Amino acid sequence: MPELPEVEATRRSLFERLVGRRIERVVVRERRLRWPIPTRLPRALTGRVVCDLGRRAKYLLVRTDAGTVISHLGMSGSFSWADPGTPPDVHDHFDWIVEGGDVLRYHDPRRFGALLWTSRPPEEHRLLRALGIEPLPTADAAGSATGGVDGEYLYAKSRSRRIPVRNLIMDGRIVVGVGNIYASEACFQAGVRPDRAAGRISRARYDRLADAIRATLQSAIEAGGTTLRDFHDAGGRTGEFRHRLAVYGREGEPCHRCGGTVRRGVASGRSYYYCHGCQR
DNA sequence: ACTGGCTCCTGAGGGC
DNA sequence: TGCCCTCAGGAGCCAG
Repeated sequence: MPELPEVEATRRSLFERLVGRRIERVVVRERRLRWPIPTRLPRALTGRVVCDLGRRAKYLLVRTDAGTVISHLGMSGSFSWADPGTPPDVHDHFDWIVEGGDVLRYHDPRRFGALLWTSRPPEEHRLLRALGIEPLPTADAAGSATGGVDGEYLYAKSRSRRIPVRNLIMDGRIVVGVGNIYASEACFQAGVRPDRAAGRISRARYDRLADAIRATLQSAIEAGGTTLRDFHDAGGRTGEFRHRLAVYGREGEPCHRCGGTVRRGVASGRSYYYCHGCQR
């Protein structure tokens, strides 16, 4: 489920209540996530103070004074604050009891999420090492915005690639954070057909696509993400970007721009949506 | 090196 | 009501 905006919504909703606090106890009810929760994690995390809560791609990075928890929400993961004593749901796989008694609870029916521990710099972890660039500019040491995806970069990465452009922008080794929803949305906003071969798209059109990726993700973050079914942030708030989706999930409905019919295609086993009239 | 396909897992929704 | 099928926001891994 969660793409970058949903992970960012989760990060922001957790930040104030988690950073600066000590983890008093860790309860693991189900270790079998995407990878088993390391047996050493509870002991490593217990007693540690959370010093920062960051994000790289769709990974949440819970930094402590002794190491970092690397967490991924997979397709169906979410965090929420529970009142102490609230009985867990079947799919509530672990709790962190924070000093003062707050319970941070992880829920994940499909168990595609992950909870890992590293005592080394997390960017050196094998899951993060080979990741592509962040799509949105980030603040540098001096506080000014730097980086983010641009047309020049996508154009260079796409030369001689025959995959659909949608798959290119969803490839985390190139640019991270763009999932199935926002890939369709960004292609629509840029007027690019998602199934067009990545290597046959001009530099000018990649400029538009990069702009569309940044704009789409940014406004989705501002809307708290997209809730299709059950996503919510740690404060229980759903993402309102669903009401702003131009094409995703709208097969057969009219295009808001040209009035044509939104179509659905399938590539790599997953649906994408586009307007035949607006996208070339 | 690229590419597409499979895989993990539960639950919701549609057709009959 | 129930049963069976398809599909769902990710992404690592593998064979060709």
